[in-house]
Amino acid sequence: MTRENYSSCTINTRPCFPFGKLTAEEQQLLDERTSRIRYSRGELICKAGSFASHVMYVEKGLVKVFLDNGNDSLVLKIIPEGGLLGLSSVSMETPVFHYSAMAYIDTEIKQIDMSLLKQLLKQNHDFVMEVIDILSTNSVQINGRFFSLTHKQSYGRLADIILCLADRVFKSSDFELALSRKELGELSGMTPETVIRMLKQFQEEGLIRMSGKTFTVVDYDKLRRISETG
Amino acid sequence: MTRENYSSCTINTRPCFPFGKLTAEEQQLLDERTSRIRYSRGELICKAGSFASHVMYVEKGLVKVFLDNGNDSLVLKIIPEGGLLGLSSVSMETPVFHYSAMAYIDTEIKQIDMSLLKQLLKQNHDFVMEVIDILSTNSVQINGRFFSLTHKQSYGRLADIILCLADRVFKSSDFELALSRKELGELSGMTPETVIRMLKQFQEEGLIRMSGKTFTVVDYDKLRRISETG
DNA sequence: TGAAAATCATGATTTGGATCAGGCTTTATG
DNA sequence: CATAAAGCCTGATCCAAATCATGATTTTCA
Repeated sequence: MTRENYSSCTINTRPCFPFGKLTAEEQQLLDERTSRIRYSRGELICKAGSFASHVMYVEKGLVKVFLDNGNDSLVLKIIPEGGLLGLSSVSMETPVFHYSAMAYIDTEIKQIDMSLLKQLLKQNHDFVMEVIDILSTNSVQINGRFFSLTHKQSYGRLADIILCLADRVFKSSDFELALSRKELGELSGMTPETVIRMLKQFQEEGLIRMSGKTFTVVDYDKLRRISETG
Repeated sequence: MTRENYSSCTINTRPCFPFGKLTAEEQQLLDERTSRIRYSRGELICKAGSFASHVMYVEKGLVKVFLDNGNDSLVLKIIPEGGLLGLSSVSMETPVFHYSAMAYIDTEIKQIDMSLLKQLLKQNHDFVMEVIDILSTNSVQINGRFFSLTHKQSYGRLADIILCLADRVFKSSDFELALSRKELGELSGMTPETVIRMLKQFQEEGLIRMSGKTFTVVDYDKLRRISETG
């Protein structure tokens, strides 16, 4: 039996552009009713509970999707270029966002009218199945993260995140990390102090190299093993 | 600002019978293609990764939905009578279950053919929206649980579960608990020993009363406060 | 460009719960 | 019905990671 390795990785690899399923006509309609907005690092894109008049498509940038209760915050997922935000509100009569979202770096958003989306769901069945699939894959992803954050210890969770950043976000073993230690801590469910200590140790053990904001993954295999053993 | 109290409660209050949206004709078709199965306490109903030929409707009983990696197990949600199991696989070309499920108590399942379900999604738009809504509410629920299990301490998590059992599962402040301490521990993310100690303390503080398998919630308000303050 | 704020880093201390070990009680089962 | 197995309970010990405290460094922006 192979052992499932649930990861606290936050990024869905599934390409997430359901609009390919639309007819040319529908796509044009969509374009006409779409507007673009730019957010700069740290800006709030949407707030849990607020009215979701639009679904957001991330054209460029990196977005953090999270819950918070005033004291603590839980990052549910991060959305890179090509991801959607707010889709899970489409079935509500009065759609409100189920989570908050913030720009990690400067970000460009395409706002897609929610009522148009609903209409498209009515008339295009392929589009429907695509949306259902996005919602499902999304849950699966978050559930995996759920498992990781509750059952692995910090060592493994941090390894998860580093692998996730290298493999899925920056797609290179070598990248400039825009995130602070605090933000890394939020992602891996620990305090900034612990992040710092563990990163240092990873470096001493030759798993990664850091200098300033530049990160390099040196030993993928060992990192993976740490991710697996928790 | 009101403070959101995410709960590790595992039960969705949303009524979850999407088949009400079907026409009489469609319902009949569904009935013809449906079979019933009984599971007894502890039996595995489905296994993560196995082929999902059917969606399961829980007619009677109580089901645990969980992930496990061979060592640890994470309860995602519990499904009472009237809940669905495996719906999130409906969009997959070759549907497989995304999680495992087990009967907490003797349980009756109605198996609904997956391909028929897909066909119904094609022809009935109200049904589609219902399915999307079930998937979304479900995520919201699990995300709340995610927050609670990662950010509250055991005190609050156990309070959550007790309230959940009273309010949503047994719908009474007084109930026979079929679950073992170990199972309660899985639900609230702690060891059986800790569950026992905390239950004892709850009892000493007059929040609950226990005798054998009978549980009584005595002080709702205090329990809620504990749930809120973590 | 210079002061305030945020971030990074490190050490010392504390702590919530896990783990371990043992005995007692209820429930299965040959 | 006996005995094994599972579940319940309590106490002692341990440990991962949070918290607290304090500087050094970098970033921000008035």
